[in-house]
Amino acid sequence: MLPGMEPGAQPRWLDPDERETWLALIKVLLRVPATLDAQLQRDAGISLFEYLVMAALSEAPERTMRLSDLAARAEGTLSRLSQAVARLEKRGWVRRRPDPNDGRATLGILTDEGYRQVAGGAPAHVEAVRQHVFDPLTKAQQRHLREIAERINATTGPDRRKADRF
Amino acid sequence: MLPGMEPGAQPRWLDPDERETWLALIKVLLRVPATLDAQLQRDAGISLFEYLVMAALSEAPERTMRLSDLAARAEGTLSRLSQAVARLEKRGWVRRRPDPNDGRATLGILTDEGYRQVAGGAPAHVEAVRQHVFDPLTKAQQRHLREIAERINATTGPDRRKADRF
DNA sequence: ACGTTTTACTTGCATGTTGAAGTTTTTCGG
DNA sequence: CCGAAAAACTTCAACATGCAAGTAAAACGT
Repeated sequence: MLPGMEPGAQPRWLDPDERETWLALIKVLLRVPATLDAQLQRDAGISLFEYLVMAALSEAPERTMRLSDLAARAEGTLSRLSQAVARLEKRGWVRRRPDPNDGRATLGILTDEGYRQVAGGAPAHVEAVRQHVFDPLTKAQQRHLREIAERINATTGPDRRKADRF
Repeated sequence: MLPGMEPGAQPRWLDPDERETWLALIKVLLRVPATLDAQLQRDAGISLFEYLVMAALSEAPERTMRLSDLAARAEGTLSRLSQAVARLEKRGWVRRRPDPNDGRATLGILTDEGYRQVAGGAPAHVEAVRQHVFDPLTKAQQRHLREIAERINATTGPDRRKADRF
């Protein structure tokens, strides 16, 4: 029972228009990340999540970031991040170092080899993003998309995440 | 290195506008499914994927579908679906039956109890969809969103799974 | 100053997912 | 028709993830 049918109930069902929108959106929501994941896995041997982590580091001052900031940036739990960093560390692309300013914190640092890895993989990734997201849209649609996404992000803010959250 | 910097390369980098759009979009792509997943897990004890499977069945004639069609509808691999159906079968919400018309195929059938489960969970799910997607948008934006999503789906079509390198 | 909370991770376990076989049934080319 | 290829699953082993605990260091309240 996808939202949008079944009368006789009090909840605000989706009307036919909203329903169509929702069906189209959920496809995007599930397909685009899967597509990018597949592309990265194939061309660079890493997951989208791992790419986001390294990409964030590559843009940070000193290519360094606190793990909790990294987790937020990559939209994942700290637990997930911790294990992702462990994997990247084994591959020699990231290393850990205790934060001198806060004994609780750990810093993740992108190594030179890690930087090369991201830099090497980025072009193909960008191309995939273009191909699957930007190219099919008009300039006006790209503008709309940005506004829509920002609006949604404003409400879907950092609420969820049961554990790792306190 | 998120798309949008580093000159001196031949690939078409994202310009600052595109970059902002992409950053906003990827947040949506990662957060919205996670949010809905959490909501369903919490309120109904099932994953988004399982919900999509049961929802698809609930709308099908005889509440019955071939597993491969189900997999396509829920945007997952057959392997994933097979195991999801196994779980739902254990809970008594779905049962399997060989397709009389094709000895290779298996049909998935939503039981009465399964139907009650979906019907019971749907209102809260719809409410979550509204809250996180539709409510923050104007009517015009909802219209745009639909067009955008349809456009993207048209290209990101079923190429998925497996390389297309040569 | 000191006990309590909060923050920042790490780790172990149960579970879910992927990818590569393996099985059975259909379909297709000749 | 017949043998080869494809389609529709199922299963198994690696691997990734979420959740619940556990540890350690700062912050906080009195």
